[in-house]
Amino acid sequence: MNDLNTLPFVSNATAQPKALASQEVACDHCGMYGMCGEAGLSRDTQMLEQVVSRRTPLARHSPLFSAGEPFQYLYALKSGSLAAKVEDGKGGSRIVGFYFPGDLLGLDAIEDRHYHTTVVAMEKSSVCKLDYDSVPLLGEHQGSFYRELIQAMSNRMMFERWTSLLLGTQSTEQRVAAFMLYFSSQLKVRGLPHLEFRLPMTRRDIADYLGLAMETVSRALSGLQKKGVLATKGRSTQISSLQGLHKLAELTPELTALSLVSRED
Amino acid sequence: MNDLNTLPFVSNATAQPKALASQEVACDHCGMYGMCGEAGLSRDTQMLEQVVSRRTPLARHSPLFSAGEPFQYLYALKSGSLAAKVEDGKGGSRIVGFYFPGDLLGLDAIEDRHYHTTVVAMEKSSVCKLDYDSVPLLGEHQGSFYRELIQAMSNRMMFERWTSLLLGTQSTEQRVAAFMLYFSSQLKVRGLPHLEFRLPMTRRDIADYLGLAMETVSRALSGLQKKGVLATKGRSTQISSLQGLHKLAELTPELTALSLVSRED
DNA sequence: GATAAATATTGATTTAGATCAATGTTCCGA
DNA sequence: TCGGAACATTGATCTAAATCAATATTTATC
Repeated sequence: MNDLNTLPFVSNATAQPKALASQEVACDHCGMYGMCGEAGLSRDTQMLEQVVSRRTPLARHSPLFSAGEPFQYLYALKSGSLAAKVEDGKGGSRIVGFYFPGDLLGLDAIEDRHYHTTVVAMEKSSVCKLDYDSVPLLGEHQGSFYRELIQAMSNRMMFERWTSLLLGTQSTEQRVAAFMLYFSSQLKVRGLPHLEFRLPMTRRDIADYLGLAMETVSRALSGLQKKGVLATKGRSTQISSLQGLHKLAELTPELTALSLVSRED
Repeated sequence: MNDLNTLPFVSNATAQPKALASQEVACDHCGMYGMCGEAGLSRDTQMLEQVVSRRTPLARHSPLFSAGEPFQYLYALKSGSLAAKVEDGKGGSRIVGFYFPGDLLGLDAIEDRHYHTTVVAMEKSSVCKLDYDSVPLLGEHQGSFYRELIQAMSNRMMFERWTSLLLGTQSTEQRVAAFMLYFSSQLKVRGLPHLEFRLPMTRRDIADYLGLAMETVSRALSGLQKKGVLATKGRSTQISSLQGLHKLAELTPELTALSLVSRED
């Protein structure tokens, strides 16, 4: 009944790549590029160390910060993957964002001085952190850091707009197709295999992100499989037709561009 | 059949206040505060004029900028109200944000150097504009401007999160109730009557913002009226029970805070 | 102030997706 | 590698909201 077992990515399921967890994003592709020393920028190392601390490990399921905590640090994800959740008070939760290596976290907490989401690791991850109030210690360099931060925030706003359009206008199948394109593109821009991969998030996570029931996501994936654009077995995924996925997602040209390239490289 | 005619705000419907259009936001409540000269900050006027140009009028229905245009200016809304739309390609459109006096526009265009939405005036409005690339001309002042811009962007991200949670988790009645609370709070923080007002947007605008059909919004408003928490006749609106509206909106405590105070005053 | 056009309301019907429920599969720690 | 718990799939039913359709009201313009 299930011919998936003949597919290469299923036959050796135990040897699945844990791509995001196993390799770190290079500093020059990190949201804190410009802040950190290595990228050929000559900075006073001691000064820098007052601001950035590097590579804190984060175990699966453990929180980076929680909703309501006072804001102090911006974080950059170096490896692994994170999810930002908001509890709805009635046992359920909504995921308002997934984060992959190079992404910045905590941007929405700057103004209010409190975090608004609980961010947890979906797999073994590591982060660098930056003390936001110490940025002025960088003196003449602070301007260029602020400019880069503004760029990153602008980019994030654009992306969250994309999510919001998905929730407001697209059908279940369109949302799920768009989501797979989105995740695939996140892998691609990081130079990882993007047509055959393992999802770090559960069906429930996807459902909570797309504003759907878990069962509906499952059915949609089965539907996409029947249409021959992708195959899933649990979290193992193979995209067989990017073009077909795009057609089914029915994104506007502008949204398509966004879903393909969400970072500047 | 309709006892609304006995309500004060309906009996003299032609004399409705056009609150947002008729008064300008003061500069010290404007998103460009810190950029402009008046607020007691002494700045080189000539330098400033290279960066900010003031009070451009905008007629009803006319666009401030359109999706796809190259980005050059950030705008601050001085009076009136604007809507940011995205066309879905099939005749429909989604509204991704409403803007009221003091709000900044174009933040999501900085990174990409293109505007992503078409912003149109819902009523007679006026804006100031700022040439983003000229900010460095401000020399030593640029750092404080960037910091303020980051605050404004962080605040906006928080608010767009609110919208996104509304779309992802709330029912029709909850969305519409939350929307009315939102608009009311926007009036309140600007010192305008917030329990009896005229909506600048159509039912379709509200529907396109909340991801609902226009008819559904209309029915939801009738339902809220039947429950006695507000009364509407066309765009004239009277909120009779803020508390009742809050109960029906079923926002989490955190979301409630956001819907009540979306600016820092 | 009259008239046309735009906007809003209400009703009837359909449908996409939620919910309830049962079974099957994957995965992770011992 | 085993076994139990977490996760995923699939089916049946129900329901909220979309859609289709007709009418009423408001608003803008002459």
